Amino acid sequence: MAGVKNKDKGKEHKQKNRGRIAGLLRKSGLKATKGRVEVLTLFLEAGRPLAQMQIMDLLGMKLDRASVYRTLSAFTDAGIIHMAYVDGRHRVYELPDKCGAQSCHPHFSCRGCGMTACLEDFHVHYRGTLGKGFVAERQKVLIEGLCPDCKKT
Amino acid sequence: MAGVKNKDKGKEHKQKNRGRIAGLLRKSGLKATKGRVEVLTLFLEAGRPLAQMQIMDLLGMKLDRASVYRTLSAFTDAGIIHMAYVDGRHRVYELPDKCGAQSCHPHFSCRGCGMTACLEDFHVHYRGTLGKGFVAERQKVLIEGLCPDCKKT
DNA sequence: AACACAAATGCGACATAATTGCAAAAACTT
DNA sequence: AAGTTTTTGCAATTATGTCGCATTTGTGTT
Repeated sequence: MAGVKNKDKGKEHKQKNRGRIAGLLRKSGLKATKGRVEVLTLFLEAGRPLAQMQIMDLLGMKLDRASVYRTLSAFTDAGIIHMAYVDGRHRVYELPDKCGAQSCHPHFSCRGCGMTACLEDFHVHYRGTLGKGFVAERQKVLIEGLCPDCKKT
Repeated sequence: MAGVKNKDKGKEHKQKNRGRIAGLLRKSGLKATKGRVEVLTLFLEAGRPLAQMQIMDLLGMKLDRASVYRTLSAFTDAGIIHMAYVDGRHRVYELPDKCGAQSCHPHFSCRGCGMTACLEDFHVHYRGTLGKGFVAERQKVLIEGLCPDCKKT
């Protein structure tokens, strides 16, 4: 399973990205440590929401549990990521690039395998009153169901 | 062992409800044990979402922690309750009486004090496609904002 | 380029939430 | 009322998340 071979091209590319991402971190007032660069790279490459456990799995013990938590916390404080939703017992984070100030795009969560995805073409409209004195600042929508794979079974 | 005194009127009422609720449980294929009746009664009387901890508090040690968890799980499997949302680290459950098969009513969560509420007059419509092969079974909507109290500050 | 300082990491300890195994108790069946 | 099955209570275990502290790592400075 473990691919030991690295193409030089890929290596170069990684190095370049590394610098770019490190810059991103510094711009947000964070030190560009190895772990942080790895985690941010994950988010940028995954293109989907990630939870702490998934990050650990993808990183393969390269980073301590506590550090991942602290990284997520630091990123959240810095606004680099934000909590997309809570999936069972896991807090799921994502880049805020597709979210407006008031509403985050909806998310999909598969009841079968737990896979999650962003629904960018999915629009939610709501009508009604919150009640006297309430102010709505943000909406979070989660669609639960089955992904194609789990549907087949 | 504790609290031996009961007003007769309240007792009668409680007894009646007890039978009704026990019936409800049996109809769902669950044994009507003391603990389950107590918990379901709580849900019916509270009229608001409840988390395990709140149930424990309200029941006052009458039921073991593990039993509460198992009760909530059994109720959820039976469809008597469902998880409304996750509040911090707590899973909050509620009766599904105000929810349709495919959509639960939205919830409101105050950014200031953390208070949560059900929005029954709030209707959510969504339009768009999930993607090939995906099946939507349920939607959960959370509105975040400020409650009247926190707004004043 | 080397240094020094602040900040982040790893690790272990701790805290809390949730689950499981099993013997004892309670609920349903007849 | 006796027998069967499920549920409960308790203890032990797992999982999730935090915290303190010694050590390492970035970063700006010399």
